[in-house]
Amino acid sequence: MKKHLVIVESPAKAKTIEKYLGNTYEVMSSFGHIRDLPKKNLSIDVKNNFEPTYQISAEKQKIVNGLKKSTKSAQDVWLASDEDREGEAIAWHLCEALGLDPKKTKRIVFHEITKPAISHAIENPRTIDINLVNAQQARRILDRLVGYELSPVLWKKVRPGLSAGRVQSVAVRLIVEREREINDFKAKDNYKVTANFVASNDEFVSELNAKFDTDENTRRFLKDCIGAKFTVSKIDKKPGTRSSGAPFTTSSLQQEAARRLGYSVKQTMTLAQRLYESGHITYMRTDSTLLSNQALAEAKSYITSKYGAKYHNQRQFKTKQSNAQEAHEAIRPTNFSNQNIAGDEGQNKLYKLIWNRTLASQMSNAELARTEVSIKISSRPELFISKGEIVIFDGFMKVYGRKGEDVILPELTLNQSLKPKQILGRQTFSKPSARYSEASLVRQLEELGIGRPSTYAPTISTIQTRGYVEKKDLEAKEREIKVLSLINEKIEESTEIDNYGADRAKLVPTPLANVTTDFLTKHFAPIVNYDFTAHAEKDLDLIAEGSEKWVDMISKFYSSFHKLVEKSETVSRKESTQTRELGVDPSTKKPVFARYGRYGPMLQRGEVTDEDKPTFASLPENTTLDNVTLEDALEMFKLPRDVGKTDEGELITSNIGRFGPYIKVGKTFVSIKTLDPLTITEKEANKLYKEKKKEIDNKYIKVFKGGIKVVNGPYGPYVTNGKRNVKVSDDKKAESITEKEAKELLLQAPIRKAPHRRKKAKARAKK
DNA sequence: CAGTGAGCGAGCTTCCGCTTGACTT
Repeated sequence: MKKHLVIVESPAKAKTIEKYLGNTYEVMSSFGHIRDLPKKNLSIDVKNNFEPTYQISAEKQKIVNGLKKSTKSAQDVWLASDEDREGEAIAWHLCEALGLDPKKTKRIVFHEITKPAISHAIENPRTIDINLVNAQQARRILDRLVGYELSPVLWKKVRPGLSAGRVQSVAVRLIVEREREINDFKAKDNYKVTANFVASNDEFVSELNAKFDTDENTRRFLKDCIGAKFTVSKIDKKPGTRSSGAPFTTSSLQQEAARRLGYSVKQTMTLAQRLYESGHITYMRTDSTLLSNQALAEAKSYITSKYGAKYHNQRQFKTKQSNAQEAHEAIRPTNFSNQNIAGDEGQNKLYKLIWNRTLASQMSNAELARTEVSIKISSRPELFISKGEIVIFDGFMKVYGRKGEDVILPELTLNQSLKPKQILGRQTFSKPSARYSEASLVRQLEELGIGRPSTYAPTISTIQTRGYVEKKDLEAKEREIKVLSLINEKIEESTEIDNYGADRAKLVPTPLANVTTDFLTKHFAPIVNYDFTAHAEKDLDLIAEGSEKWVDMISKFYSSFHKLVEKSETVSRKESTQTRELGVDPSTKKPVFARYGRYGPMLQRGEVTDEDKPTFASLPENTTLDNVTLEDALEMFKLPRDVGKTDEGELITSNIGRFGPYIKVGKTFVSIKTLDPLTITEKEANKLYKEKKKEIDNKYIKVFKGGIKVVNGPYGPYVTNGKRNVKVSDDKKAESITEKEAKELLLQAPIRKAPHRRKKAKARAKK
């Protein structure tokens, strides 16, 4: 008997759906898009109505062949890709590739993988919505035009191999601008005053409702407090509530997993993918906070039976993002009764987070009792305020959120008089905006409507691999703060060391990002504007409604965009590399420039047109192209410098290179991480050189004929012939390996494939 | 993991969004 063929996007989904549909249906998967614009060139005929040329990519050919075969033997075909722009396009591409008539082939959609949803879908087929397909084509073509016309401009004007795009260039811009904001930030200081009172043997803290701008004013306040009377002037008790957050979307899951578990967005997505494939959670790339009716009902029964009806509060959270497509449910457990799952530690932690969050979203608000006590000072108008908070009913906090650390104030009565044990006035500084983490950048992009759940993690990777952004731990800086204290009616002043600015895994822009962003914001402002995507989305909506033609939208965009591309050709290299003349070197009478070079920021002395070639030097540490001075630069031109001689009488020189400061003896380079090449002494240099020599002597455990070596590598000993590397197994002693054994090991070595080739191609490109 | 930076010109690079594995180090 011929079966009905249903095609979905995800193979994991296919398995589940097949179970629900029974054996008269065969469910197959397209593994996402099956056709796309070829990578090697633009593949858009801009002179012929932007006609795109699509191609089935090599890795999808097999899948398409399989689908074709099943199509031929099937009774009919049902296209069940996701209900969004991309899903509609996938359905249309499937028609094109499988030879189906888009006007006749059945198209079905479901937002959730539950039996009722699937039955409902099967009963209500429609045909492909070509307007929605065209909106996707417009999106695709727009992105290709921007990416493939803008990137080559950067190759010419900034550096080969760079990339620019509607999403990534804005992501980089956000990071560049945040860093500049932080650098320009001037911290303001003021004085925060706290008092420790004692009542019925309990000590509690109170904070003054005013801050002082100077230490003098703080001192005056403390002085006024000597001999003053402190009385409770107001006790305000009121109830409060706290409510749970919405179930997870991709973006909120990435943020919470980073905050609570310390995962990178990539780690989170890999773990979630495993959980999805093993059937523990629903789809992990979603922008919706909605739960299926089935999930709502299951949560209800689980919560009522486990915690009692009082804890249940059924709720559906509206998705806030305006561009959300809501093709899927929120990320939730597929079965609430699974509190734990079989899987590694990472999967378990992430699962638990999802389980807790989903359940909490269906639980009651927490109820709190809040108390605010005001304490009057007889000699001053300000008030000391103490706040207490007690959890009366924990509600959702039973499973999610901080376990409400109660702040309990002692029993106080109106007009009660209090004695301060101590009053402190502490200098505090205002803080600049925080640097972006991976997750907070995703949140910002989502807020701007830029990027999709499936691209957040790859975008974060791209901007790092292109060298625009680095993930860094930032060390704390120290500053002195003043502390004024009033104890036993005596005022004392002291200083404390305040460690500030320490931060983990934050995104920091490189000089390349600064140069590129400045270039793009100056010459391609419309593309890197924060609302470019939002405007484009409005047009895409019009196309999807059928009230605008996609070719009109693209053609309108392209005519203005392409003009910018043409105009950018006239931008001088001097401008695009941000060349700045620092002054003239008094000894050579040549001009000194700071600019962005082939390998990063650099200094140049003399012009290219000079008879003798210009000389180059690195930027001194802790300076940038914007703030480096002529004096700084002249110091750098003292390099390379003769440091002295080794014990064997060889010359030692010092310099700064691509990988930082180094000393050089013959052909041996030694990094000097903390020392300054301008001041390093002969003695220091010799010590480092000897250590390096020892390391080199230890590197080769054995050297055989024909270039075969046993090498002490960073991951343990390995055998190499220069082409292939084989790890020496742990049970073997590297020192005892014979030439014969080494040869045998090399024969077993795997041939390095694609990633290796790619690396080589990159290396070639650099040259 | 190697110590540059001009300019010449070969041939290369590049986008965003859907999906999974197969790569290593």
